[in-house]
Amino acid sequence: MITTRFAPSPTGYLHIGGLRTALYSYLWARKNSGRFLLRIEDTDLKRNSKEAAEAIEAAFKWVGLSHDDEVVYQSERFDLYKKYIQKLLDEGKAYYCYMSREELDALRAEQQARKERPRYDGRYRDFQGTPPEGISPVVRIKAPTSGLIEFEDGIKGKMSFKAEDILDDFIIARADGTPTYNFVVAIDDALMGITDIIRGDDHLSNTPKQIVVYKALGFDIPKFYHVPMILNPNGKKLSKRDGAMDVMEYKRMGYMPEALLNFLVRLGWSHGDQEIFSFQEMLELFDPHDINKSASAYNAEKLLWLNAHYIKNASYERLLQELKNFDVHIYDHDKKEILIDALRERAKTLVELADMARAIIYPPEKYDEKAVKKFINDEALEILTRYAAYLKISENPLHLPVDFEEVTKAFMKEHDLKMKQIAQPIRIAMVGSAVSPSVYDVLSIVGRDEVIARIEKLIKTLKKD
RNA sequence: GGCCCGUUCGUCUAGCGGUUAGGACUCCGGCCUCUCACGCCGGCAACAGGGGUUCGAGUCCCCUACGGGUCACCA
Repeated sequence: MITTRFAPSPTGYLHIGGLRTALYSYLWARKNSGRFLLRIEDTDLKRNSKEAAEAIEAAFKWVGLSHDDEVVYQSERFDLYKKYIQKLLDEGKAYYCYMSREELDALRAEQQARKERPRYDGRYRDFQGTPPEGISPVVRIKAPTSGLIEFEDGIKGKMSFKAEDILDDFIIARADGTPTYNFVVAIDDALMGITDIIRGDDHLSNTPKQIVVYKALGFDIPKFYHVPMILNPNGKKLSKRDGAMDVMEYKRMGYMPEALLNFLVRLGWSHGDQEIFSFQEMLELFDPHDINKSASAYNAEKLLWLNAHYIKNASYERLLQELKNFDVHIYDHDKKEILIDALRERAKTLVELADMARAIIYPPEKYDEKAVKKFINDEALEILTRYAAYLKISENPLHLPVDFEEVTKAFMKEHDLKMKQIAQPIRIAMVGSAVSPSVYDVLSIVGRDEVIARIEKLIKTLKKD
């Protein structure tokens, strides 16, 4: 069985880079009927880990991801880690190092002056004497000093590191007894039964260290997949300004979760020429082996395009529901389907959708000056006056767009008018600007009485000045 | 600086020794049209550079350049 995990440190929210690796891990586990676990890496700063986990779960919930089992907090597992530290100590695979921080810093400075790689020199590796007074020791693991550390990365291919180039006897327990990252990650991944580790490639150079831990403890080494980073549009590291903000911010900006997921799954991964992936298709087609080796840049336009696509294809019920989050409540509107169909082709975000809906269901508060200047003159006002009167006495029920089309055409014929002459004035009367969906749709949604009221309001307003 | 990873249109990518190097986003035309969109049709635009290997390289190998990651008692 395949088990994957998402293991963020508690920063307070989930950003899109994290969401992408979480998505990949999730898909790979679920595709294989495996398990997907969540672990909070809070060995150091353990202040907000509960809130952080809740924030992550809230984001997961919004996009539709779910993890198995209880959330694992590393801060609650210190006793467990201590046991393993002791075990290594007992077996002579780890040892106390009494070097002070000052000594270490001095050593590092010297090495750097000589342009060498800063590394621990192993001075306490085989220490037998009496330890110096007044120093609480750290625990270091005995890492191989020669030979190769190799593993097959599911994305990057065969990885090979020379032990002497990258390893030293790194610290597994601090002076205060708390364990360090590379140590606990390996232990937890092993104990939680993680078979496939999918994570950012900034962890690539941690992997040899973790392998040292696996080997020292006799654990099976899992498969690794190091996914390339997401870059900003300039090819630099993604910052908050570029989109590395809280995933929930996308919700506030009017993005559909399926658009965000589709965007992220395609960033660094592809399946032939396919652009649109339903959740089901992702599950069927995703394979981490197909992830690109190179980093990819965040492309806001494509996300927007995808979002527009998903809005266009969403059900009425769904859009009605989403609109509620933006304070547009039209469940009881008798023309809600016409309204939604009129707007869905035009909105790139739910925020836009909501704004456009409001522009139609509420009377205009002001009229766009340019539009008025361009399309409304005395003649247009005269036409509108007659049009309103015509609607008033019409025997047509004036319910659907076609009803309005019929009367309007009859009216145009009677007065020998062209569509262009009447459409823009009507539009301005209805929504206050020269841009809106089809006038017939708008008229139908607004409804006969309100249509007449809005025309009269426009005339009254413009006659004044 | 050491080590590691990477490099196909502006961007996301297809390609897995023989292609007019394909698709998508963006942009630019055109059509549709009551405006704006949507949609449809068309267009611009790429194999980082240099050496090999091969009858033949975007595809395989090497070097260079340029990006990125990482070198903590952070994670």
